[in-house]
Amino acid sequence: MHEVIISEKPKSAEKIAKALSSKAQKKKYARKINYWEFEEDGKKTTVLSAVGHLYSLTSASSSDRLGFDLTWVPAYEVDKNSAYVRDYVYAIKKLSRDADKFVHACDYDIEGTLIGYNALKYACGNNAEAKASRMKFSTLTKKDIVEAYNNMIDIDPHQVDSGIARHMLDYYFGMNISSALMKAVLSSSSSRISLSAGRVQTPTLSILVDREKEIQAFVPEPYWQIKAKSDFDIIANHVEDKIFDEKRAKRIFDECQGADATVTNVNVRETIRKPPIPFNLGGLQSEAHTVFGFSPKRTQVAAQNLYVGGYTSYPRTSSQKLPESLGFKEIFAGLSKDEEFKKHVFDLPSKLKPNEGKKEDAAHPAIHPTGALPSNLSPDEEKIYRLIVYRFISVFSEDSKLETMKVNLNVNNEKFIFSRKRVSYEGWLKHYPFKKQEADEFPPLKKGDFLKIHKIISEEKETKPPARYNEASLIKELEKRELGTKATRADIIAKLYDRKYIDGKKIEVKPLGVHIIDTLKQYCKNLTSEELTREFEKELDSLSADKITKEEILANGEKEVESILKDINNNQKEIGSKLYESYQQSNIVGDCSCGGKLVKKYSRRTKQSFIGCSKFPQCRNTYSLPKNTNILKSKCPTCGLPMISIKKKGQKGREHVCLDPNCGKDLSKRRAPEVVGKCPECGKDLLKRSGRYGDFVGCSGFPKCRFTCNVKDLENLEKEKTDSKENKSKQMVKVKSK
DNA sequence: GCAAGGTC
Repeated sequence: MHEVIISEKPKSAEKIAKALSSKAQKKKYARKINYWEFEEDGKKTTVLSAVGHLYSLTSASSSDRLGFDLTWVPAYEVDKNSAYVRDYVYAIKKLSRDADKFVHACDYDIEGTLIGYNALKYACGNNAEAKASRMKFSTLTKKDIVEAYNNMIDIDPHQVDSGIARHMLDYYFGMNISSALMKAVLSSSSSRISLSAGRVQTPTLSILVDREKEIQAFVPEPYWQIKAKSDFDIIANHVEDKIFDEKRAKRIFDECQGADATVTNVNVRETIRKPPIPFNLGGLQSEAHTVFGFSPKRTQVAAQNLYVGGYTSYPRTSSQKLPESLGFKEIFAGLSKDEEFKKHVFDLPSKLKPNEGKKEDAAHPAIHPTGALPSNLSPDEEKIYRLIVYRFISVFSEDSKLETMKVNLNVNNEKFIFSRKRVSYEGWLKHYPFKKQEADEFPPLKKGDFLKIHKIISEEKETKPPARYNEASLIKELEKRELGTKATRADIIAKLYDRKYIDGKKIEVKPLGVHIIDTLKQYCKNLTSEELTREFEKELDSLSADKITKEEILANGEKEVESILKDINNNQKEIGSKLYESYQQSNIVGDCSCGGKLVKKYSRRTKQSFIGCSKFPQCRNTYSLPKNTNILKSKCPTCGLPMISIKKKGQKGREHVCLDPNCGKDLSKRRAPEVVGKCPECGKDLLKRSGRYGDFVGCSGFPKCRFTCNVKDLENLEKEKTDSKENKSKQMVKVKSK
């Protein structure tokens, strides 16, 4: 008897094996893939692991329904980033060959069910998915695992179908509409640009576009703030704070001139600041963004590496809870082997009780150190590790106390106020070096005191538009709207940057991003809001309730997408040209001498970016952009072209130069080229110019008139004027411009 | 090449 248990990831395989038998032995397939094995009462049990989804959807190419006829293939066949999946698939194939019982032990949710189902169906084969039993657990504790093993159920076919339908629908909408948009651009401009749309990325972009439009529509309103300066560095604000009535502001300002203040009230109170709560992935990403300026993606990569190294726990969790079963004492004992951590651990209360947050996660606790001390971390990993450790320590420590002083002043019957803050008891702040501590000085004031006013200031300000999102605040917004998942949100945002829809740390939407949303709002409004996600959820719920079948859902989806595609294709040229125009707009770096715009372009042939003119092919003006070049916002004082920042070989730092490498080199010739005759083709002035291969004669009507000749030929040309007209063209030399 | 979802 041989039983094969399949788990979702290697870490769960280990926990399951150890929970089921103390004899479980760690083994290796192909010297790298871990699995566990034990034998009891003549029954051999092998615990194998997937690594998330092993199979991926792809279009069955033989079909004429290209974007709808989909099949599951091993992920590594269609995605080179999934190469690591191969060995896991092979291990499952090989080690389950002689199995006569299969157990599906992936996470108990829709994706987990599908991961295990596909592994059984395609890697184990022989209808293993039909024969398998299902373990249902919510945590990977020994108790839960044993209980799930002793009470196995059948695989829920609704869960499987929901999973398959979700994958297929996302493919239908995402892949087909993305490719329709790219085709539209190709048809109108013969340019290939990467465009995409999807159930999650498009609503995300739409949130940013809405904010962008709010900001652009914002009309700032002037207001005044009146302030009084006094001893002890006091700057007190008039109680009305923002005064929108200019006359009123002026009156207060005038009335306070020359007057001094009396202290009408002093209020000092102490408030308690509870320790912070443990990190879940979103919390860690947000804090690393504030403290280090890391993008969520960068934080996620570092946290994943720390997890794989065994130094911190599983990062893709939404939990803000730390169950006692983690063994706090052991973790702290481990951390104490580090001298620096030891000082902080030593200071903790003897009773270890974490300050937890509200959010839970069925599969994992909050992010915490394991107690194993790392070595050879990258700088990013080191920072994230320390952040996790100090957060973990401070979660267990004492409250801190903050003292606030509020002082009211009377200046000629106008009321002013100021406040000061200082930490009066450090508590957990002592163990969390990433938070700035307030340390204002409290001036020695009491009610009735007299205060000399040195100066009254009236500051004119403007109301500000709503703030732009940054990556961390956008992730929070996505969490709130339940768009994407904790594992994918950072990737989704990175994708929007990749497509050049958005830009900057304070996220700005580029014209292309705005236009994608405008276009999609017109042709498939559902895709631009959370609507589609909600629609999917509803349908998948009905599927579970047996009110609709998977086939019906897919047929509906196909019909909807087909109709969208038809609309897009009917307006292909218009959609394409508008998108391409906005794409170019996003890449404008300056003005071309021909009246067109200079645009950043990419050459597929040389695999390099360069600057070209938007009026290509009429204007063939180009500038090269060596690798590692940044285009700056400033303009060259000599010629007005954009400045660029380049890195010179063997030199430290960067140099700011004009985009035109010849700029300023020969100013006299550049500014006032010598007129040497009249153009025989259009009659305009002929100018003596200097080019890459020496001097030549060109028409001042360039680029409309492309007449050029050698300086020598100019003499012949003059002579020829008197000659017969028929011979003219023979003696001229046309030089093809580059 | 285009999605979103798992995961090393």
